[in-house]
Amino acid sequence: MHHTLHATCGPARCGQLKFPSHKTVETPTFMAVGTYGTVKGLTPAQLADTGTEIMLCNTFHMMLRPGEQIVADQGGLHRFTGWGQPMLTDSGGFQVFSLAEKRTIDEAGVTFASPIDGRSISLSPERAIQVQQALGADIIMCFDECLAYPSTETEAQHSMERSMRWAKRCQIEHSAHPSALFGIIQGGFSTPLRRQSTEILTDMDFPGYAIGGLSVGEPKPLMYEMIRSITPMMPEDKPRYLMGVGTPEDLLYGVLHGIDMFDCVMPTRNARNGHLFTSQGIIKIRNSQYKNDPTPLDPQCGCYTCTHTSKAYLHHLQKTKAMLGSTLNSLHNLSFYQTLMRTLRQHIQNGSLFEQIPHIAQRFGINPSRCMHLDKMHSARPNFLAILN
RNA sequence: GGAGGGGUUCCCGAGCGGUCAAAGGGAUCAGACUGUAAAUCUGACGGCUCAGCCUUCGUAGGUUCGAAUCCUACCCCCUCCA
Repeated sequence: MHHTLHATCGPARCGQLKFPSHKTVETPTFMAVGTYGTVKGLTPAQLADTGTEIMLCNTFHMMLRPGEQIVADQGGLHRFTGWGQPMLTDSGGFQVFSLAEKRTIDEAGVTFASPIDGRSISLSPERAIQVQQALGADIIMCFDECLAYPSTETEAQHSMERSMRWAKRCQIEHSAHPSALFGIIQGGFSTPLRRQSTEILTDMDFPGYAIGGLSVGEPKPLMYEMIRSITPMMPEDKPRYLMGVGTPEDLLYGVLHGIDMFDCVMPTRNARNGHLFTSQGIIKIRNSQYKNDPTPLDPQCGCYTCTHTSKAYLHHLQKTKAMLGSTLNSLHNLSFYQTLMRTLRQHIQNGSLFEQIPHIAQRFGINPSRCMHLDKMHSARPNFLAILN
């Protein structure tokens, strides 16, 4: 993987992720989450139609089912899933966090109870890398520990330091492999720890850097504060990946602070639950007010769902739990996210991002008061967007 | 015509003398969801002047301090035998 920057607009930047044997990914990019090797409800062709260029799978889940050896035997994730385009695997580090009650953790690694059959599963930095290599994604992630919120400074420090030691072990394990291994910045919600983590990883020289451990239940201003304090320290010539984030507003915020990559279950999971992102704001299509509404979900959206169906039909599909509802909803939400990303890229390229913020906010249903704030910030300091909220 | 079973809050369905405005589903209404244990989860769900009161368990009576639960009659439904 090779990363090239093409344009910047303040801290915001756009560029490309180039892969030896796959399509180039335009950044900033939103990666669709396909934990089990599928973005639920969508065929690879439909996924591509949403404008998605890179897909994420999860080491922990694929290791359990079908097992990395099977994926390897089937020619790796690209062939196995039929996606055939750039892929990233998460290391399983997040499961250390989300399966917290069912695991024990020590310096060697983590032992989980399998959510499938309860049997004991071990994951270590070395094992996480081996599994990811077998899965064969283009970008793989260090095995880290994602800290819960709230935590004490001491807990955050110990956890961060362990993640850094694990990052080194991952790097050593991965040394001879062609895929790109990204380091993950940790440090809870402590700015000094976050900065320290960034320095440690930068010294290790990874091909890309991720910010992990955010959006774990903390107040949004705190998450933004972390992004704001970390991004200026991250190497400019490497891709920056904000893990697990987020809402359209979060994406805008991240891009304005120089983030290149995002992933989040929100567009797909929420789609399945009938929670749709539109230019008019969030639409809960299950609500009775849409029962007899003939209008398209989002008149400003060009996706299949919005050009071929009505709110009344989507409401009906949701109420009857029809499979097609999940598909049409996911198609739309991902298209909506990708349209946002494309719009941001274009404005960065044109150098018009800041002046377009109110427009973008309006077009993508992002809280206008926050957008006004951004606009003011920009007018005051056109080239440095440091404070928000 | 004979024998048996049953009618419960929008629907299905538990309850079988008090702790029952009545379990559990479904439907309905609303909410949540941020590196997916999620096509999931949560709440509300007879009415009201709402820490109390009123009206509900086929209908009408009755027994009892007290009934959806027991008795009588009636009205419906289902199964089997003629």
